[in-house]
Amino acid sequence: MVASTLTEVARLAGVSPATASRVLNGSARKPGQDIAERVRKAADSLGYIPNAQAQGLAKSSSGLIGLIVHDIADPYFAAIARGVQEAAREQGRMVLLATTAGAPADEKEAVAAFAARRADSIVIAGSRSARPEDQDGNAELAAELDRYCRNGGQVAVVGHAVVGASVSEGYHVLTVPNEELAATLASELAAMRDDHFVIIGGPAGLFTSDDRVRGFQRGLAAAGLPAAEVIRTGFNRSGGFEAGVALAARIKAAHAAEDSGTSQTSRRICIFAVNDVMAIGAAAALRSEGLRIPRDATIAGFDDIETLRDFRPALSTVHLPLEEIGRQATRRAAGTADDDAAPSPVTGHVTLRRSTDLKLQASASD
Amino acid sequence: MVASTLTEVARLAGVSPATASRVLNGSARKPGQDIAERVRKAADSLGYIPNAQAQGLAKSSSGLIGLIVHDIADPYFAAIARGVQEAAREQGRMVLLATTAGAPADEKEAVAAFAARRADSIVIAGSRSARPEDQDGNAELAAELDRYCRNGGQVAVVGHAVVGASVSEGYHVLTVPNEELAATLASELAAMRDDHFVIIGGPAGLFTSDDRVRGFQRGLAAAGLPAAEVIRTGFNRSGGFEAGVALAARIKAAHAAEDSGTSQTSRRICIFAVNDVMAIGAAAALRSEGLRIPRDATIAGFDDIETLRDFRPALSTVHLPLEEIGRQATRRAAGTADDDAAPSPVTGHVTLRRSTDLKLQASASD
DNA sequence: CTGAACTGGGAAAGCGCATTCCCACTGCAT
DNA sequence: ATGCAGTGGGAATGCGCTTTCCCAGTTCAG
Repeated sequence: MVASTLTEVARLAGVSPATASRVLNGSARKPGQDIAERVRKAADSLGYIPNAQAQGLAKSSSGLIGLIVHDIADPYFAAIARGVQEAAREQGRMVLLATTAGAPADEKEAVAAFAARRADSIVIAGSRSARPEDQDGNAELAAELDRYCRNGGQVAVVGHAVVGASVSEGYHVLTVPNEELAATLASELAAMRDDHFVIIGGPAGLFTSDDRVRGFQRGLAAAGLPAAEVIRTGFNRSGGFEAGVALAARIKAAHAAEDSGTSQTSRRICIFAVNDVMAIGAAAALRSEGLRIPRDATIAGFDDIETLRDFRPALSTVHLPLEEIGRQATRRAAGTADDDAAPSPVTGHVTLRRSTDLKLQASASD
Repeated sequence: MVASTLTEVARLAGVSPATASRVLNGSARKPGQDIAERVRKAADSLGYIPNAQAQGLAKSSSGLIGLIVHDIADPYFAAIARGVQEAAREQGRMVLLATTAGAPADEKEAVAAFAARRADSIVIAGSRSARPEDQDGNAELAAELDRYCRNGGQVAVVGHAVVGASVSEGYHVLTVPNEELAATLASELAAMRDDHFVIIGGPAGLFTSDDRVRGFQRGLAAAGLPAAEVIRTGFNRSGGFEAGVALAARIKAAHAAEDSGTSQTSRRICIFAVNDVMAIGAAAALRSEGLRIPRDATIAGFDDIETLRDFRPALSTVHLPLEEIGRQATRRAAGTADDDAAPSPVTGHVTLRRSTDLKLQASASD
């Protein structure tokens, strides 16, 4: 990568590099009209492109913003990434992407890489983990983030603070009311039915998952219902699918018992998967086992990812403004958000659709 | 962003910066054991992180790879991005993301920004356009790319070469056999039916779209069928939806005519949408108009995006190894692909699913 | 008409690192 | 003992740019 330099432009224009710099790269001092024009023409004819690395070195700021996601092809992260990208463009920055599959150790590497590139700010989008096997990784990640912040970096993390991170300057947490929303979802679902609730959760220790599970249970309790059974599985589609297979077997067994009169209660199952991709996986599993939603079981997810728009049966879920979350996080980390003192919180809302429609279930069950 | 520097580390270790550099950042010369250890310990205790900008300046290479997509939240691009990310990691580089909505002018900006950052290589994933309104933008983009390549940059573009780009050193095109595959799809679809074919294409001038349309027509011709009507619309879900609404009206009219005996022919419609998201949009439109697939119309898409996995009815499409395409493009641009001379071409395959199932259509039509 | 307060341009010192020389030293053959 | 290649470390230079500092030329108040 060679290219014409500022010095060359200056020479061609017959001015000093200092002047050329001033006219080409927005300085406080504005050189005279004639000179400016001459420089600009010289730059043009040489096809001059400022070397951002050198600029960064000199100004010690890079115009880069680092984004950490589990998987960029996951609709949840893709939506957030879109928001981040948008906000970055507003700020005239570029986004550096790192995918980590949620492993704190990898996230630490990513933060270090961002720090090496002197990224102005970092947005961490993946769910935080408190699992024992992630303990060391978390500690390292926290240390790395701490160092980054001490050096003047800005960090915004979506959802929960990184485990063990000290609340230093420049560390922002974009809280997502996972628990409250899950509770609301539970009470809305519980209000009109006496279903047997089952939760498909991620591995214990994943904050996002745990919060949603806890919230859902709380909502059930508030409705006077017993706590739901929780199936722990992978925090992704295949995790949901596996759980779905298991549940399908159970449902079919119950049907059989019902038919033969063995069973006394014939309550149906309402499944809550802690995120949409898991819900989709579970729904796919039920379908592949010949079961129908909402006839044989109802199901709800969380996030309201864009994919849901064309998923059938229409999935009940909790809508989260993912793109806005990405934007907010990015703005927060840039100090652009004037409301950093009293940040406008993320709000979502329960969205009931066909997959939990009681009437359909009832009529179909006759 | 301040941080401890190599000089500080060197001083603490009691060696020269040169030596410190040699031990910390893989040089050809390896300092002695004892000294190396001392330096490493000093670096550790200071939490030293090399300044990649300075390194880049000194070595004139950045370890960055630029990725240009239309929209990172589109499953098609998200999948490619995943592949790019993966390959980048293999190369020990980071990926810089730019989204452009397909506008050549924006793409030019992105290339310039990548060039400014001295990205080692650039991957362009979006469809190329030859629309009249994009002419100027294309020219600028081509010029920018050309300059970038002349300066030693590597460019890989997926699908078609950028309009007007001169075949300079470092310019790679990852050809996707859109036309051939579309032709194959057409002949497979045509083989067993006498449907009336309709193509939902993107705006005229979008290469990807045009190629697929052309290929499909060729396939029909080869099967002895007349050319299909082409509906031009947006190259995205909503474009597909609009076209779907129009087609639904037509189908319903045909049904009505059929019922009243007005019509002599009762051929059904087989829709080919030039990409999956358009197909999904069209399918959604049909459904919202009360029509069923494949009963009232059959439909096929292109790309086999991951979303399709859980879309019902299962959509016939042409499978493209999107992730692999991203990887390949990235490797090609890195010169890692030893097969750059004779690049292993991208291959896809027709995947017929329920949405074009004749038997279902026939039985349902009785 | 003189001195002060500006104005606008250039010289030069880094920013943090890699790398080319250069030099002192060792070990070995002559 | 002398010379020579080989080894391992440091001094210095430069990557391309920003920014302070300095200086000559102006303008205006007194």
